[in-house]
Amino acid sequence: MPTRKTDRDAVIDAALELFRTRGYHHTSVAEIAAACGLLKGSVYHYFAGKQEIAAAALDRAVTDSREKIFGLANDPAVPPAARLRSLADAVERYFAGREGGCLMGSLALEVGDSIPEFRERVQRYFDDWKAALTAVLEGRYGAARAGELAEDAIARAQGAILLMEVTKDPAVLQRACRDTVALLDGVSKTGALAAAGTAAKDRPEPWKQAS
Amino acid sequence: MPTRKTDRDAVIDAALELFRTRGYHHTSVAEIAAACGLLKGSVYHYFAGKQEIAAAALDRAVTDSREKIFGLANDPAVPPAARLRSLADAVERYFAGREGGCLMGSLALEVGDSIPEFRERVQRYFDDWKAALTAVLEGRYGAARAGELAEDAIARAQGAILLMEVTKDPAVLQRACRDTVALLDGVSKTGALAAAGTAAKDRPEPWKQAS
Amino acid sequence: MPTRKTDRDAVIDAALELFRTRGYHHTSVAEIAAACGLLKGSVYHYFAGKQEIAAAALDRAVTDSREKIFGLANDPAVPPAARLRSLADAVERYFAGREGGCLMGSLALEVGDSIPEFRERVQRYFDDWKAALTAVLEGRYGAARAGELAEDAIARAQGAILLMEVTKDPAVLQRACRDTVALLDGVSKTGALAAAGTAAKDRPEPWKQAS
Amino acid sequence: MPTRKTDRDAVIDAALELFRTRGYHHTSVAEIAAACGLLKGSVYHYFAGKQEIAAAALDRAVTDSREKIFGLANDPAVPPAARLRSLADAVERYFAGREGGCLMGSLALEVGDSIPEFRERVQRYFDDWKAALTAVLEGRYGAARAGELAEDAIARAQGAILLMEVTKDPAVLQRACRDTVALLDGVSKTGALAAAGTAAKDRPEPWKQAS
DNA sequence: TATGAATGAGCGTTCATTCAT
DNA sequence: GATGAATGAACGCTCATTCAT
Repeated sequence: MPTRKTDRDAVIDAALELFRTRGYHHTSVAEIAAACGLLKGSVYHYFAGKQEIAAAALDRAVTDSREKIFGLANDPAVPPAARLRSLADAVERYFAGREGGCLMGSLALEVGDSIPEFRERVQRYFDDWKAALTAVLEGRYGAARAGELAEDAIARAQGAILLMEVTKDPAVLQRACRDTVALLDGVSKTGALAAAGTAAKDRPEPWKQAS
Repeated sequence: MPTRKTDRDAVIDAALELFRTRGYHHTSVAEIAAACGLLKGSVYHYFAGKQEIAAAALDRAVTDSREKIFGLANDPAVPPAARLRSLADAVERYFAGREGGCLMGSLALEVGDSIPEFRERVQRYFDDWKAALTAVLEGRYGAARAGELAEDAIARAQGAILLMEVTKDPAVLQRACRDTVALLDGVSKTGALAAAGTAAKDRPEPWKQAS
Repeated sequence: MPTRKTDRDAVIDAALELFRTRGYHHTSVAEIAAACGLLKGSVYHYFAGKQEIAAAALDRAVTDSREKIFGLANDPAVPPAARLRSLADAVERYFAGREGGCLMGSLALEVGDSIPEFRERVQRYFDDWKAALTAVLEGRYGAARAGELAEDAIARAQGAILLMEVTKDPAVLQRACRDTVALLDGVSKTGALAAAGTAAKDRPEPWKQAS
Repeated sequence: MPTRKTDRDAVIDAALELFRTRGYHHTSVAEIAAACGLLKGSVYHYFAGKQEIAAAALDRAVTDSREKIFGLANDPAVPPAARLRSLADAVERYFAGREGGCLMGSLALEVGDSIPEFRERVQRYFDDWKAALTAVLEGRYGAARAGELAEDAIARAQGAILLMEVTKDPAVLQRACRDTVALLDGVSKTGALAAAGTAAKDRPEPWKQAS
């Protein structure tokens, strides 16, 4: 068993955290290096440049979230509602107290389209998230509507994370997660993100529901 | 009868657009100056520094959105549902096709807490938005629940704008606006952001309300 | 009359001298700046980058040599032999005592083809030189042979300048210039760079020609 | 039966080629190492530093040219004219098609005097060349004049190599070599570099001359 | 012997800012 | 009020060199 965490990983870790909390352009290579006990120049032993560091950080984030969050939605042995719950819990737990928002959201906004290598990875991340949500929702809503609901849930969560930057209040994110879970609640249906866009008649009357 | 746009205003306009699309740290004073036909040095006649430019741009955004968007919610002569609709329409119209996201959202994520002058203004913006939505919703949902619904709607819209950076698909934002409008829909009930996660008892029974 | 020599010119002067004596890659922008009393960053007020400085230096060298050296060959009022003499004298005088060789030769060898902007200018310089020599020689040798003789004379002069770097002995350059002048010598005939390589028969019998 | 090329030799080969084509300051130790399949650090097992690599490369070039080129001039069994021809042929063959010029010429110009270890070796190279040419020429021209003619021929060849960098035309070098050979041509006379301004007939038979 | 990690100085460049004109 | 020159710190990056393994 090799020593866990190579130096390269340490650089990625530090970069991930700094990019997430301070943004890409406002984080210098020297800061990343200092954050893992290296000098500026040494970082270039592992990475060809700042962009490559960020690309590796995004890759790491994609992989991690796939393994630790979105993977939870794929176990066919677990009923969809439970899978959805653990997925939502994971999201809430991951972001609720965290300062600095979401790497993917931040870089999506900050760097936008200007660096294709980034965009591609951010897209993969959101695709993963959508796929996970769709997987648990399509049993009840059908693939198309489930996809929409997934997108809506992701938007709401991302927006909540963004608002937390300003309000420092995790309640918005918590409600977002709760409402998402409610999409597969008991008899339920309806719920938060569910309803709109669904013909009234195929919606169970919501007022009968408990939360 | 406003006096013709001064140079100062031109700087703010240019800065607003550049900060929005390229981020604060990735926009140089020289670029701002060039964008309004000035030289770098001249900008410093109007502003003490880059931060002051950004603060003014944020002020402008707060004022503008207050006048052109959130103000729509305040006319007591118009029924709440109509006011909500025009508010949601304004949001959708403003952001739907636009590249580069939302200044406030971008700066909130990019600069985060590091510059209090920014944070304060971003907060004011979101407070305005929340107040506008709450104003039209509280008739049906009560102040407390209306406030939550307002936050949820804002989160979802902001998240949709963020996702649009990646997906280039305005549908998520459109659904978000539609669902928000649905909060005061006729017989309505439920409604996108409304239902899930709210204890039945502390929610004004929505189905009894008229718009 | 404006103050001779703007700062931009001072940068070019300093760069010309440094590039000539120390080479392009071994000369730093900071050194150029220091040589004219500026800081590194200030140089970028005048030039977009190091390459542009060098391009301007090469332009200057092309212009200067055109005006001060090769121009001497173009006065139709002066007999060719005298024009050739003053041209050769100018070359000898310019390079004889000088340390550091010839900017054009140095950059041609050091940067070679890798920077087209440089190559183009170096080529123009040698073309000018060749044109000047050809102009005075073609009366006696015909255009084609005059062009060859011009190239040969240039090669020999450049090589002599190069050797001077090592030997510190101006004699080789002096002989090169003398032999070039001899190409149009009185009764003259052939000589130095002229003769060899041309079959006697296809050579206009030089001793019969008038200048 | 030389021992198979050692790694040290491989480094020298790679360095020679890189210094010649890209210049000393523009060639990094890492590039040299990569060019012979080593890692940067490993090079320092064979050489104390970059300067030592270059010194070894220059030594190699001196030795090689002595053996393969200038040596041709020393065989007393061969008549001078033939020796001169093979010498000139070797020079032409070696440089005619070659991109990147002559190591010695390049370093002479680029590094100039700043590194005495280099200068010394470059000087040795040119001395060898001069000695070789002088050896074959002194029979006809006498030692002193032969030395001058040798220098002139070297200058012209070096200049031609330099010009080839710009013109890509080997003709100038070819003429230079041809003219050099002509210095010992049959009835001789003329002779490119030989005569300088002196028509065959009005030249005292050179082989009678003293300096 | 060979490696790869690390260093630290320096490079070309950018940029917010100042200031004399 | 507007300019353009100048600054100086910082940035991303390169590189010759060292050294433990």
